[in-house]
Amino acid sequence: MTNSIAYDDVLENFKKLLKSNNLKYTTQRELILKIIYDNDGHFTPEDIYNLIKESYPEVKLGIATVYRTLTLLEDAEIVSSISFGTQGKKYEFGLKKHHDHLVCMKCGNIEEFYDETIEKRQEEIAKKFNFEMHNHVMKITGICSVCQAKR
Amino acid sequence: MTNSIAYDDVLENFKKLLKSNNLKYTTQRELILKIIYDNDGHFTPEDIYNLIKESYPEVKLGIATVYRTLTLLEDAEIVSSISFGTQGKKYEFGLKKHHDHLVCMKCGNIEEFYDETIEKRQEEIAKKFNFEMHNHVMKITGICSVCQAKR
DNA sequence: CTGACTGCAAAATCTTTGCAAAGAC
DNA sequence: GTCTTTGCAAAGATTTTGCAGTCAG
Repeated sequence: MTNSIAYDDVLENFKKLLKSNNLKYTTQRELILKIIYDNDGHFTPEDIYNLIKESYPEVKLGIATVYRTLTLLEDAEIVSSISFGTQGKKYEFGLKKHHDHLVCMKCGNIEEFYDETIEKRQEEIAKKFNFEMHNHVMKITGICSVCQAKR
Repeated sequence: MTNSIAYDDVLENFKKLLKSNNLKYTTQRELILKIIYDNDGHFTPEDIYNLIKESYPEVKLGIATVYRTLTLLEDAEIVSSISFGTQGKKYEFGLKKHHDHLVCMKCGNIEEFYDETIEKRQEEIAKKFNFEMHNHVMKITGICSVCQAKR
């Protein structure tokens, strides 16, 4: 699933958001956003930390800042996360079209899909329960085609 | 959602499972299963630990045993879990009819639902991706009707 | 008896926090 | 300059592990 929004727009948006909340625009915050955008995938906070250390070794960065920034970005709905129990969370760029996940138990790879029927039903169900839906995640776990072939 | 399977059957099954894996039937293991069955809800390992301490103060029990047993029960698909990121997991009795969850962000309460349309679509999607589906979870987060009324 | 199970406490993970120094505006 | 942010290390929270004693079969 490719990002249809240009990075410049995302960045502009983020800067505005920071300004309007009296927050500062810093190199670290920009890089964290950029790495998630550029690599279009699903990353743990540590993944993101390592990617930045690797791609921008000149920048000072602590893991705490990654966590702090991810929280910030998630609150702003610029990134979204998917949870793996004790094994933490993975983050992805959140401004693409809503979608759900197929998670491989073997290789950990994540495929994305979007299904109109499911989306519609979710809304109907929430309505039926008089539940104010803010978000929804669907995760199918199993063995991906690649890992099946390996057996 | 009420348990349609009698506890005796569940226990019988569990005992067989233990035997066939060369594992021992212990008071702690039985109680953990029983508490989850009896209370029909969603519990953290600590909840379960406390419930047992309260209901059966005479039994010796450590939190580690609760974790170990829950892993055991989950592997055996007798209980299933739903993940809450950093805030850990909640476990529920897993031998009821498959269902999905509506999770309230305010009060943490969980409602269950089952939708045939969604179940069917999930299978179709897995098939389309040539993905061997082992499990699937769907979680709708938002504000439940009770909490909406409070505002 | 023998090997599995248990509680305890220590270790391991992942995440958050306190604080002094650095940086944005 | 002022106030926020940062990195670091320490603290937290949750879960796992090592081990000696205990218990089931």
